[in-house]
Amino acid sequence: MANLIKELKWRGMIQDIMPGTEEQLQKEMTSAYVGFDPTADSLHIGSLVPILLLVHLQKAGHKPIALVGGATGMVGDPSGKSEERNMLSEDELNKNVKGVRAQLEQFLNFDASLPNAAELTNNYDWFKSITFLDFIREAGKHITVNYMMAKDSVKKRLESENGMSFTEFTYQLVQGYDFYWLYKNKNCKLQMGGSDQWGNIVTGTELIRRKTGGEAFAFTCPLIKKADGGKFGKTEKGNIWLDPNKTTPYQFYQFWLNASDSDAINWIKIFTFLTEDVINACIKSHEENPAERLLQKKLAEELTLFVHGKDELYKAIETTQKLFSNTKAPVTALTIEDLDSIEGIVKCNYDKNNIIAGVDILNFLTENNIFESKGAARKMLQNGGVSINREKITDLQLTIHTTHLLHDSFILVQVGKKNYYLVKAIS
RNA sequence: GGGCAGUUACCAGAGUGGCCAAAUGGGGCGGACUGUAAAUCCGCUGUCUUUCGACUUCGGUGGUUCGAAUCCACCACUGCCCA
Repeated sequence: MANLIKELKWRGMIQDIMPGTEEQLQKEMTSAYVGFDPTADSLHIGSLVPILLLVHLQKAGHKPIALVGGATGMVGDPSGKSEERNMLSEDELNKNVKGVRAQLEQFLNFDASLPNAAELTNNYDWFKSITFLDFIREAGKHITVNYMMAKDSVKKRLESENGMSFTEFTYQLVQGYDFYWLYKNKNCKLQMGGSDQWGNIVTGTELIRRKTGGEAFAFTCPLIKKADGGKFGKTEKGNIWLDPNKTTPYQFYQFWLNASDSDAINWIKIFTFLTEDVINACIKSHEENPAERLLQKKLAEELTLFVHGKDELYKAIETTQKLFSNTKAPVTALTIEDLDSIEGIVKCNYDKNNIIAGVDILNFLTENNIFESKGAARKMLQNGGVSINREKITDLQLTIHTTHLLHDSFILVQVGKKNYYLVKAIS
């Protein structure tokens, strides 16, 4: 049996680990679970690490269980939150559970003929029938409030201005009960998760110990941070989602391609399945010629492939090449096929008659929803942030007319360096 | 139940009758430099607007005033202390 812990350690994917975990994993095929919060109808790249933990686990011959928190989602995890969370409606929650489930299914092998086939569960299934009294007698009795209050997530909130509701306070107990339930019913002996989950996870192992006398294990992975301290997975447009309808494969690919050098060195280990030798070679060659951005490209390729598949990866690379490979070349180098087949960037249709008649730049930009208002468009133009067909526009009076059309039908608009819009003139 | 302190823009935090759309820092966005990097430097950052300007904002509601983030009253919430 492959040594999972050793593998994860060199990748920098282990933050906390309970004693005995490695021995347990070496001893026998072990079932392990990770919980996913249905806070949205898609997972985002923040969830990628826990997903990868499950994938690594399965590769090492163990049995992964992905748990969707239909019940815990109704409570709200206080970990890492400075304020009470808004409760989601049940409708929303159901929709989210469905979306998250579907995504998880694509990353793990559910082939029932495998001894370590992956499994998908929803903790709502067992929580729905437990009454409040049952719960406080069965779970609550075994854990002291003192113990619960000592957790960082709780302590911080008790010290904060906003306080904490009883609901969120009980969260760790609810999650702990999940682990106990899986331990008892599915022989699940290991829980994994982000390091912010450590407190909740330990409550689970404690509950298992007190209720059954049995031993359960756990480890967590570090939360991903950027080297500059910024939030991981956020861009000006918000979260990077796994759902291609929310974040196009091109945007997804671009996100990784834009990783800084120091981030790329860490991330390549965490987010790809490349072997240690290959990665070391890549890092070495990257350091010799960082401008080549070999690591970023590898990262982007491996991940886009993993999440969106081969076809979408190729399209993303193609679009990237069209837009960035020779930014100094005149746009006319782009053929009509090139323009027509660009995928993943924002496209808009615009009435060709307006262009024939001539339209001033401010109206053009706002009518295509590239900017919300003329004021915003003007500011950006004054800052030199807008290019049309790769030419920087500084003239606020500029009129767009047919001479701006590429191949008689397209206008390529850039806001900043990286935000492309393709306007198609429709008659 | 009693006493005290507080609530300002995305966040932190100044401002305590007109010079306040509100200092400063962070964050975000844009520019220069580069490698679609980092660091650095510069600009923008309430909304709308061609400049002028107009409009909405400082927990809520009323009031005082020519004029209120700023003063008063009540309400809500939060923190600290005493019961």
